[in-house]
Amino acid sequence: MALEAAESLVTTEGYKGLSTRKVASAIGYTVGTLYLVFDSQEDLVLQLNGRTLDALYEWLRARPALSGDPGNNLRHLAETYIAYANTETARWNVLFEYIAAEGNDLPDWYLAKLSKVFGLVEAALKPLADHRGEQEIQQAARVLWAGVHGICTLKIRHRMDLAGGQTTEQMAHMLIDNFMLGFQA
Amino acid sequence: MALEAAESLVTTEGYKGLSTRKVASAIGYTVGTLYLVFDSQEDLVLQLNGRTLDALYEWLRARPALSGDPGNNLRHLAETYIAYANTETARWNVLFEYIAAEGNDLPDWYLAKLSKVFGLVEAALKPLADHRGEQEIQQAARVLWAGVHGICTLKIRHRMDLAGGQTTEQMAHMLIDNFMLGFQA
DNA sequence: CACAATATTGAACACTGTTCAATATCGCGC
DNA sequence: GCGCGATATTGAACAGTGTTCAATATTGTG
Repeated sequence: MALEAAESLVTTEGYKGLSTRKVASAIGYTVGTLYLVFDSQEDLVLQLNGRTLDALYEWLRARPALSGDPGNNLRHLAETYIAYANTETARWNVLFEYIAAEGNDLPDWYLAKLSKVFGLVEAALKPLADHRGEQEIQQAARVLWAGVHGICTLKIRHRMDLAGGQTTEQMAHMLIDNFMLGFQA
Repeated sequence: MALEAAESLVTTEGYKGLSTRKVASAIGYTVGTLYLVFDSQEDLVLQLNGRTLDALYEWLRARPALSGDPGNNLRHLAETYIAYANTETARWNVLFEYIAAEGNDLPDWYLAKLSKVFGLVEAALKPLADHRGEQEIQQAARVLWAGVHGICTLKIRHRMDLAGGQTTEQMAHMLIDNFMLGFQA
């Protein structure tokens, strides 16, 4: 209940509109009760992000590329990722605004959800380089996707509102195409 | 004075430790006075980020690559960028945590500072593809650097604490090398 | 019905951003 | 030195925030 309420709060009021009191009252409880379920607001946000990662995974999985060409698959995956960020911007933002207090690593179940998403990229990248080792493909997938993510982040946060700018999709295509060429070589 | 105080506040207490009252009292004033100088906390953060962008530019400029090889230059630039993020983590974080209220675009002077930083990447990328147009080099520089930035972000925010992970520098090298290969082709 | 185990409350504490009437300080002409 | 207008500065007030915890309410069971 609390997490559902938190989700709609974030989507309607933005990530700054999230507060423990609002979440509590949205489900007919008081703040005190919320603190019996969650250790802190950080804990609530972490669990909310867990759900968002699940939703993102399902979003990507539900929109597979039609063609079998690896290049097309990767570009389509990037477009689908960008579309999610553009559609669920507030929730997607919370995903990366949450910064664990230093030394406070992310829990394993969270990293597992992250791995699952990266797995989709690995699968799309694999047919492109059968000659490479499993580990190298995994590393390449993470590097490439971190790159696509970076483009998406800077675009959504308006750090790319510069003269002569391309669309997010065009930038992602450029990154993927050039990276693929190099990775295949 | 206020911006200097804000800087040291962020570096000592982290980005969450920044508050208008703390900044004001750090320079011997009250909150009210601070609001005669800055429109809002958002305004203060934006100006703080402007200084950080200047500092980042100087940091990169003060550490030029020794070799003339474009590949080395780009890798060195990435390493220097990563080093800044690791050294001034809190300040660097504020740079991207600040999200302008929707419709509220970043001011031109801020975008100009961003362009200046991107210019360093363009300069490093240029000798690699003289046959390409000016605009294409600019676009490639932005795409590549957004990618390096994405790697850096996910690393610092612990989104890459997965099994079989590489260092930030290794990931950046992988991205740059493969992108370069594709871009040269 | 009683009693122990849960569940829930709401007030309290120490913060936060922001505003604005009231006050203090300053520079300058006389 | 004095007065006065222009700045500069204050600090209390408002509405919110995360978090805690003694006090209360509700529940299931013997």
